[in-house]
Amino acid sequence: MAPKTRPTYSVIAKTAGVSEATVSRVLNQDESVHPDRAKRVLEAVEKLGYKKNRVASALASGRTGLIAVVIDDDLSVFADPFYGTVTSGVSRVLMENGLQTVLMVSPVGSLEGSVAHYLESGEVDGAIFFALHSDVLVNKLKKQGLPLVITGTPHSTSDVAFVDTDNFGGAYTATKHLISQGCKKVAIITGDIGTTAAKQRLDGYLQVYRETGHVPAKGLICEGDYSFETGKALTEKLLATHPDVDGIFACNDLMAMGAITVLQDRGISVPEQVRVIGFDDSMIAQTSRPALSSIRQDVVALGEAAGSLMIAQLNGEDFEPVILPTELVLRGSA
Amino acid sequence: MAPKTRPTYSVIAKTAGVSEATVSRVLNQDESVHPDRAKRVLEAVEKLGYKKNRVASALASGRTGLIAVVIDDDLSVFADPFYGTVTSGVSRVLMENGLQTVLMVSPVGSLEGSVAHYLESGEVDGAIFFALHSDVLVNKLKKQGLPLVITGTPHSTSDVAFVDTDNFGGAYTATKHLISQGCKKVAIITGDIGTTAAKQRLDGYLQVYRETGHVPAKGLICEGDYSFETGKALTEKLLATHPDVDGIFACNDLMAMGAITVLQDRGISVPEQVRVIGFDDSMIAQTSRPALSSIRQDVVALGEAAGSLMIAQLNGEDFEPVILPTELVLRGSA
DNA sequence: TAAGCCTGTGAAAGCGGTTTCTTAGGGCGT
DNA sequence: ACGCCCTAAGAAACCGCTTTCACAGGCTTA
Repeated sequence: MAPKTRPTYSVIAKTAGVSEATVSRVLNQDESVHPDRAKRVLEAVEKLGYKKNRVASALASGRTGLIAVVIDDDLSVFADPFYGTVTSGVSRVLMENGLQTVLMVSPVGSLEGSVAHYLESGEVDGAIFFALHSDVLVNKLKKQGLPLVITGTPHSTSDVAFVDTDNFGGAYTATKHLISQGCKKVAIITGDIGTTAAKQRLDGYLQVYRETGHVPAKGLICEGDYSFETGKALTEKLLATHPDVDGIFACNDLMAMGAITVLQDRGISVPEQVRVIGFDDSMIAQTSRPALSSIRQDVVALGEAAGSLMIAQLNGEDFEPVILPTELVLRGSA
Repeated sequence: MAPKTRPTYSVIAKTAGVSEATVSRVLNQDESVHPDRAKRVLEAVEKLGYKKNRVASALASGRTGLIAVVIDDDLSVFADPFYGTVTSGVSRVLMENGLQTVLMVSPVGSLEGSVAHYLESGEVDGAIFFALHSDVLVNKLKKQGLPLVITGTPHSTSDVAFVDTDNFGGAYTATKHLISQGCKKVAIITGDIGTTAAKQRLDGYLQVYRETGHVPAKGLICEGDYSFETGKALTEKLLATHPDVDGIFACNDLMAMGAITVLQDRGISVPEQVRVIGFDDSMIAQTSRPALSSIRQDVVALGEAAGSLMIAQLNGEDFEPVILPTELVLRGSA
């Protein structure tokens, strides 16, 4: 239990017979130290089982080696594997660069929340945002010079680095596919319309209609929130107003499953009578029956891209927004 | 971009007309400061938009306010909502106590990996482990006096705090239920048998057999790894050796779904011919058709319990291992 | 051979808080 | 009134590492 006091530079320096400055140089791969001295230091480090105190190091250097991953939502969203997966991608890239990931899941809301305080307290070298509902905090932090990456497209145009999935394209492809399969009346169940991703998916859907010269009938556009229950509820409402609907594009797999559940409960067969396409190509899409056709986004790649963008910024390199392609994965439901 | 230099104690002290020591006292709720002076300090803080530098604070006080959540596996496990959910529970409790969560997902393996280095570098006040495959690092850290919590039962008996789900009881209940429904030949598809949780679930299953005086036929115990694909593969193998199996207890929902998929593909109806029960009661259990009966574990509560145990340790309070109950949720599959 | 340059190294000044040690008063007892 | 104890608040040491600055000594150049 005794919090054994760990050795410090002072001890290393003494055992190696050099100054603390030299110890620091060796431990930070400063090439200018004579190999012999460096060797002595390394031996002392080895012998004493020395581990650098990162906190002290951070204070002196101004670099903490921590990057915050901020998910602007309450913790329940973590039930959706999306965030876990994307975070894992981020984490991998950061680790390769000697950085650690600090996870924060909390509604960002105001400029005064605990997230805001934390990010401004100098404890992180940068922050990566997900599911951002507002840009105010981001803009403030940006002004303070904190390296930032946004996953998803920012609401306002600014010069913040961001990476996103091609939401528009994915939605376009899904909708187009439904129509090419003969669907005459395609509905959309959107995600949380407060996010840019949901808006872009809706745009992709509308674009298809636009090209056909039609306008989707009122009621075909159902505003959802990415949850299973909402998927069910909206589908029931949809069937009430448009019993002749023959295609549904749900903006995530969970809602798509909600739709399928309701359809099957009513004896409406999928895909014979109504075709359904989801978004995410999650595990659920693969395990469901019929297996769900879905727009795949490479979630790990998304996280990795976000991580890389952060690294680039920290190195002062140039960077461009990254938009990752999507792919339609056809299974039984459409 | 200009990394605007933030105010320090020195500035606050000057504007408030007090010493830095007093500033520190006020900002750390030391009661012994005269209300008038305290007010002056607070006003200065407010006026200057001061945010405490946590790194400096950590160095001086020896407390970083960070708790590591270590998941001993590669990042792919994050596709399983379990970890995200449990982490969110941990995070909530910690935040309420002014602590932040540092997430590390990496095979812990040796004592020399980056996780080990990080935990020994003094950057965290404590660590919470998940899916631990080995106890060596834990024991080492324990010796160094780092507060630790293990989620899941430790392999070796030691005095490390842990919280766990009643795996044994859950498995027992599931198996018992299958038999009470008339199943004569119940198979189990286990999880990664390297974890104690998987072993305990297997034990619960075996206990039911033991009580009936029988021994499960060879081949009824299928060693899995929690993945959908493995669930499918093992079920096929199972059907080959035991075509008359009439009950399957899968140690997670994903594998249960794999089993159901294979069964249905062969025209074997669930639950009429084979009853299936999963474990976790995840989203998949609710969305599948037939909906999957499953053993629910309160994952968020698990995380919260782990967080609370950590807090208790940090406060030097006593603590007991926590075992959370499970519940059988009956749906269509059994 | 003297002046000018590197180069490797040590001394020391931070980084921005926390905490111990000290001291100046104020209240109280006799 | 005098001495003692207690309290509020400042001075300064310190946490452990980084980084600037200065310096000695060896080399080059004229």
